Amino acid sequence: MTRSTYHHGDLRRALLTEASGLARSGGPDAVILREVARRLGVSPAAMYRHFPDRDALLGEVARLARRDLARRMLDEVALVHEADPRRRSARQFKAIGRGYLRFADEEPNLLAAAFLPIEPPDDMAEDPNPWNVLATAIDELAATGAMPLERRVGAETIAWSAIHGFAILRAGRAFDVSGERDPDPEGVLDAIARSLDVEAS
Amino acid sequence: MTRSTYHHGDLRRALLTEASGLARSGGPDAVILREVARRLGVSPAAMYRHFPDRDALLGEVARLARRDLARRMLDEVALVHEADPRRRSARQFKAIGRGYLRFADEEPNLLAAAFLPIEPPDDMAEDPNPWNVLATAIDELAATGAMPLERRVGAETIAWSAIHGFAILRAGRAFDVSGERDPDPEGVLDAIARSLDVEAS
DNA sequence: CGATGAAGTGAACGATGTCAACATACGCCG
DNA sequence: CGGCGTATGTTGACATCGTTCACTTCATCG
Repeated sequence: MTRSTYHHGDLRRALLTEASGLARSGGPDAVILREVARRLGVSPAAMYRHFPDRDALLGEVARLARRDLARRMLDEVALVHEADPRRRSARQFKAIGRGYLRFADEEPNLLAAAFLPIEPPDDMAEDPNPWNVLATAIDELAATGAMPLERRVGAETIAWSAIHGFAILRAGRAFDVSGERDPDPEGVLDAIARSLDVEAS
Repeated sequence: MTRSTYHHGDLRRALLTEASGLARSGGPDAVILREVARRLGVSPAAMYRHFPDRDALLGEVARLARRDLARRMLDEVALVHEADPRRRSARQFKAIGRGYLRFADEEPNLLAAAFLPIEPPDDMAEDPNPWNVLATAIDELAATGAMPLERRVGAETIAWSAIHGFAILRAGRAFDVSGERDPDPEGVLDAIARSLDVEAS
């Protein structure tokens, strides 16, 4: 990497990668600037040539995490095989939720990093973007008639809130001792579909 | 307070109050031990006679915040006047959600502090406890027949996830630039009721 | 070339959480 | 009432962190 050249070559990307690694294994608070620099064999101050401050770095980490989440959702969608358009759109919709929950299970710390209240994702132009993935699926639901049109407005908000809340609370072990037995993810997905009057698939 | 007596008298409570104040105005990260001590005119190390470390203090702050949240929910429930039991239970159920969202609007930082993934709320014996408040309301829904019995299992999880997710995302301004117009809280409450097949009120 | 600016360094500053050794005063027991 | 143990605070220190500033290094291009 740094092969004894004074300049690093592609430090910005390296910083981002290393920071994401730390976030992945220890959550946002584990993103220690000095640790990132240490691992790259670079001085702590070097980072300031590429990011204004720590929050900016965290913001980029969040962006990457959101991209990964969106990809995970799309992975799950790709598994759906179904000829009938209505049923397909309904099953894809639930697949999206499933992908979200899988991601939350596999990378709880990244999920936490993805939605830090640091910077609202002002530009939604990230590669695959969770919101857009969901919106597209819902459009499809409406188009195929699997969901009544009068449910279309605000549908993303409702679906997103429910999945996100479940994923976050679950990652925070909030259900562990809430007196409730281990909640069933598929049941939650069904409930979300029901809340939008999506026909059973 | 500190009336020039070497001993403080009730430092533990004072620490907690001050820490909650900081959390209220700046979120969990704003709870700086040295700042708390400073405001109480006490040495930074004094706190360690009452809490093992910062996380323990934050844990107590979270507990208090959850208690406040539960109270806010109950406040809203108290506003419901309705003779017919079925309709009443349904309206109370929605009132709980409304209270949750109002709390999120009024005290977004406390909400963030309330559900830190620091310590699972191991004992649910907090005074009024959000989970129990919700569970009670759902019991009532089932008892009055406003909700079909086959929806009873996991109902708290579903309702909680949806409200919490909405509140958190909204507090984090996640909806601001998501391409969606400002989401309507009542619409979300309706959707949650629908997801549990709660009859219209 | 030779200079100009981008990229990285080194040493410092102030702030933070935490700890060990010490000081004080409350309350209990004789 | 008098002494004493112990709960409670204090002092001063440490390691670490984010950030800044003055300084070097190096690649590029006129």
